[in-house]
Amino acid sequence: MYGRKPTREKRTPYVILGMLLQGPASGYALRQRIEQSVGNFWQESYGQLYPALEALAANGLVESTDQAKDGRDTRVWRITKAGRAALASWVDRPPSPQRERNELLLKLFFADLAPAAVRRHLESARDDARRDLERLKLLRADVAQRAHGQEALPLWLATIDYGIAGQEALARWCDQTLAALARAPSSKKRAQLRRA
Amino acid sequence: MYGRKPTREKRTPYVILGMLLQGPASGYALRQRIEQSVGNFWQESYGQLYPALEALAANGLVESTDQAKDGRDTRVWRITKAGRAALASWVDRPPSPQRERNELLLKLFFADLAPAAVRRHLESARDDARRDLERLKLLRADVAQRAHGQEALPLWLATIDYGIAGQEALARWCDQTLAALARAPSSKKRAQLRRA
DNA sequence: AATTGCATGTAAGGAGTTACATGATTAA
DNA sequence: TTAATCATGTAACTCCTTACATGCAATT
Repeated sequence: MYGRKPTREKRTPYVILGMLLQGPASGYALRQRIEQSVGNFWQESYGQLYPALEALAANGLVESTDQAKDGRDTRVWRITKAGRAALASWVDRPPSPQRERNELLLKLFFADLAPAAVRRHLESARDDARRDLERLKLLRADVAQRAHGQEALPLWLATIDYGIAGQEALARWCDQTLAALARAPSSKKRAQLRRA
Repeated sequence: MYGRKPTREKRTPYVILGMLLQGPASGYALRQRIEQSVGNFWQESYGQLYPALEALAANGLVESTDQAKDGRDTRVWRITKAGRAALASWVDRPPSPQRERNELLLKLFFADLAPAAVRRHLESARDDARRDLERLKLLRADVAQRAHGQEALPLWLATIDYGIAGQEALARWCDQTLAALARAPSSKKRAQLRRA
């Protein structure tokens, strides 16, 4: 009789509710909407989405109607008044703290076991960050232009800027760390120095 | 008969192996070691630790001896040759990509529903980041002094610098975003402007 | 004719946390 | 005497992804 208390509030229902603010959608369309708008910092799989929609309906936070669209049967979901209220109250509450877990740092911490490999990991992390940075900068310009004058534009841009700041900091740190590792001789090099 | 393929390699065993490089330890001591050295970017709970130790022993990567220490019975674990090899090969492989999930950004994205609350969330995220930044700077100085000349020092410092860079970027972004939101009138303010 | 896209779902299982149970020792 | 620390562990969950199954429509 242990561990019954829910550890943390589910977030999936609220992403769904938030996406439905843009208008009714099928589960499939909802997933695409998530990917295209908040995809940079949030993802949902069908395995989460479909059961969550049923649960939301059971609580009266969304409603569905079956539509025949192009011959296909599609369940179209829309948010209810109660759903809007639930979403607003969730946004109001402070976000739950999230502790980071970083596998690259873990490998870096044990780098003495495979120094060359870790240097490669750092280089490819830096390259990935730079590529992502370019992508985000293009996205930012595109969004700024296409959504010009729209009310939600500053919010869009702020979330993209978060990504830009993060990737810039990451790329810089990778370069710094590579330089620091080059200055600090590894245990192998130290052994060579002792022999010389 | 679905979903049998393991999605991603477990990391817990490798953190354990890495921590045992510093010398034999009990499960309890191991957890403290993790908290004190890689705690800034990795955590493990007993619920993970104890079963993982048994699994590692079953694979011959660690060994245990029972010790009576201060009258208490303690299982002391140490890494084997095979364990070292397994750890080195894991460090060698590229880290698995990790997609971020960020609840603060999600709430920011829906900020029109509760603009004042989201401003508070941003302010407290910035304050947390600044506090953490100060903590990390003190930690950095402390580590640099205490571990002076030790071989692993550059690695220690690099992981701390990662945290510093991240928290600095976060704090700056929070301030920028707060300023941007202040410039961009919310839907409530826009309604007031229309009435005026 | 084959591939991609639209569409709804489920089964299996890994990863991870919380909350317990238990009990000895040590310091305030 | 009470609280904190040392010490080992398990049960019950939640969260989440992957890999399937199924089938129609539109495109190449």
